[in-house]
Amino acid sequence: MPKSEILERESVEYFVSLVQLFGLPKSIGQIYGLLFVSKAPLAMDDIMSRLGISKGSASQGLSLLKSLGAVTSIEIPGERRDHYEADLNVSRIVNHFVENRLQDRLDHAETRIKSMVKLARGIEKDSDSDSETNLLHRIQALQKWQKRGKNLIPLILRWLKR
Amino acid sequence: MPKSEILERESVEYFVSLVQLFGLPKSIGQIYGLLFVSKAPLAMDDIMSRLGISKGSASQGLSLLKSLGAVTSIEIPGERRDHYEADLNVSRIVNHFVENRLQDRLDHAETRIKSMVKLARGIEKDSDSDSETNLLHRIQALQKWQKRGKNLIPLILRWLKR
DNA sequence: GGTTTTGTTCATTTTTATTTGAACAAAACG
DNA sequence: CGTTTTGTTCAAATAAAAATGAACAAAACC
Repeated sequence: MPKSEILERESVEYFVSLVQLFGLPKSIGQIYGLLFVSKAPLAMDDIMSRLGISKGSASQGLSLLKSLGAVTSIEIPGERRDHYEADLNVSRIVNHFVENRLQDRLDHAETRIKSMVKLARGIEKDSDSDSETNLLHRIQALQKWQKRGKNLIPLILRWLKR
Repeated sequence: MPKSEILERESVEYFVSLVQLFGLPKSIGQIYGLLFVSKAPLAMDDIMSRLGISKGSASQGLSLLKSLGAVTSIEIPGERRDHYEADLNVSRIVNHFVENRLQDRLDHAETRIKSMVKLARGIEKDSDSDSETNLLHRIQALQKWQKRGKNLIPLILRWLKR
């Protein structure tokens, strides 16, 4: 087996396990891994046949990767089909990922905690036992962690940029 | 519906979506969310009936949560059954999580990249075109990012501790 | 304008992950 | 001891996620 094929396989495996860590489908990692070691931009057909995946997977995978800024469409003169190229701007990819997949969840979580604090306050008023006060304290501690986590994200993003 | 029940439901939902973000099963979030707002430690029976989950889920979920340091077994005098309490030591939980779920993957990825660099060097020797050199550069850039990512983790862990 | 190529969408199928519950083991009780 | 309670394990069932491929749309070509 030629070295370039072995490298291709390793790259695919590498990115498959990377994307699985972030909860993305396997096909995303396969496509990116293939493009990452390809010396020229590839058409969808090439991707399908090289990886043995369906048209649907290839199309959806590419569109997600484009939306993350991880893959770019390249116009090739005299070629009809779109060609795709891997983009190695890691901080941009991570940025996109955070904005698309994380931000909403975090905002939602923040709202939810606020409502929990309110509820705990209400419970405290009704029954003024110690344990209920503890409950409020716990939820407020959680709220603090939530804020810390939220602050951590821009910190990481800035760090990735240098 | 009593306020404490609403709070319980919100807490469960909150932690379910949090654990799903980290790729852990829903039941883990349910159990932790329930214990988090419980004023007293709960027995497995209580957890099962409160959440409507099976014995198996409860047992497996609790054992994972204990392994993450997120839940502690409490001995209650005169009580036969084990009782469980949520632990809010976030940095410890994250630590456990990183050590158990991340470290191995990262080490594995590191080895894989090294082998990719070697392969790319081999390819470069055989065919000394520009594109192959680019390939090596790309993989080395990836290696740099991998190292950065690896360095980021202890940084985050330290930041969480204060 | 009609035909062919290319790419997208989405209902169905397949695969993977999680939950269930019954069988089992271990400890507590009398 | 034998019985009952409590907790674990794991094969099977169920639920959730991803991949497939056929039908469709959109653009390129002649």
